[in-house]
Amino acid sequence: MNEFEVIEEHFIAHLQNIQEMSAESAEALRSLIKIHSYSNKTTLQEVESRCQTLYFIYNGAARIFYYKDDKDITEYFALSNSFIIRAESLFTGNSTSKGIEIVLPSIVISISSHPFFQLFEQHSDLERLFNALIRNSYLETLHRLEQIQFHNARERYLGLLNSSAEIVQNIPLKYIASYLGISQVSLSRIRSDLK
Amino acid sequence: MNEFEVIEEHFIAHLQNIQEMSAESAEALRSLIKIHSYSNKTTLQEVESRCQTLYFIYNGAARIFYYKDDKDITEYFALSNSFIIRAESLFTGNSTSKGIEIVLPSIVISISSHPFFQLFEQHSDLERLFNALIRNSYLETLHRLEQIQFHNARERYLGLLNSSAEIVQNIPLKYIASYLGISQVSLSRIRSDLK
DNA sequence: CGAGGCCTTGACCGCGGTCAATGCCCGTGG
DNA sequence: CCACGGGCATTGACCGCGGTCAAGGCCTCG
Repeated sequence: MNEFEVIEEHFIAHLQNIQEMSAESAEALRSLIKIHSYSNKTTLQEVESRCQTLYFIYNGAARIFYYKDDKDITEYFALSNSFIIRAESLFTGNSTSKGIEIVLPSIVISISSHPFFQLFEQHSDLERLFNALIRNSYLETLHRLEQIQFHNARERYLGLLNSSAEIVQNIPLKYIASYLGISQVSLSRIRSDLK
Repeated sequence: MNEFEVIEEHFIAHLQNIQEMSAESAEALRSLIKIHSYSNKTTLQEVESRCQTLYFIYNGAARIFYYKDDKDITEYFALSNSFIIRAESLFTGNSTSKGIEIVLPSIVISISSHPFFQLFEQHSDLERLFNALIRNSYLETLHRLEQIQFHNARERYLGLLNSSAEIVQNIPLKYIASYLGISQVSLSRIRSDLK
């Protein structure tokens, strides 16, 4: 097995854990997969584009971001073994003000959305899989809403540290700050208080 | 047609707008529907229960709420013509700390989740419908996260006024305050500033 | 070695929090 | 029918979290 095949295997196995699928479905999906390796700061998708690709961060990290009043805001981080999808564009077909950028050197699996959705006709387990992914993202977002609504800056930072120390270690502070909804200056102070 | 049948018709028509379904599917769904009328402050679902019912507010309003440090927090409002679902419990089967309460006299359609999910086997358009509902809720939550993360209290209140003046007119201030993530006292001040 | 990006730190201030007093509305019982 | 009590909203006093602005330190890269 070459390196790509190993990655593919891992990916398919990961999906099987979320929602079981038949060998044929896995095979069909496999035929759509593209694997790329990206260096830091690569733009995967420009802002103001349409989302037509699902990405899976095999390892590394990426973020969804946008500009609000010219400030760069991080909306979402995807770490190793997670999907990164601009749902609001994928569902509606509209273009979105959000972009996707690599923040750590990464190996990324891409799946083109149209062919993938086509597969749903023959492979309802793939449709189930997709819906399971969406449900998970939804729950994650609900949880995050709750976090941000009723926890102060310090608590949110500690929460992030707790759940994803990986982000905090390697990713520039400024990206983390806007993700937590606080200024980079405040985050710096919080961090120094903790030592 | 009696009153219940009129309500059913409206409901099915509303769903057809979201995701088309066959006459048979509509009929199957219709057989699961229960319609009730509730007065203000009725508890539809207790906190610490499992979610096994989808509710649709035909007219009126309800909220999802929970207790954080003994404070009553409103997580979500459903107004006329919208669903109210405790997704985190429905998806996982776990019980949830959240409850559902009527906040305006309401006519509510209930659908028991297990029989509904059973229908998916025969009626894939119902499964599609359900997934479309979830996607919509997800997008709404994403949007709300953005709102709350980067708008101050006044902007959030104005946003709500704009999108749902109905909430603001009729529902006690304290419920609205926690929904917006601010104190009832501050919301009162904001409101008086606007006049 | 100089420049630019990123993080830290100090000074300052405003938004929105809590606590408490008061006002207003409404349902209930004398 | 009025008096009282309870729930909700308003208002004032006060304060702390987290924001901005600006200066300074530290790395990295050309």
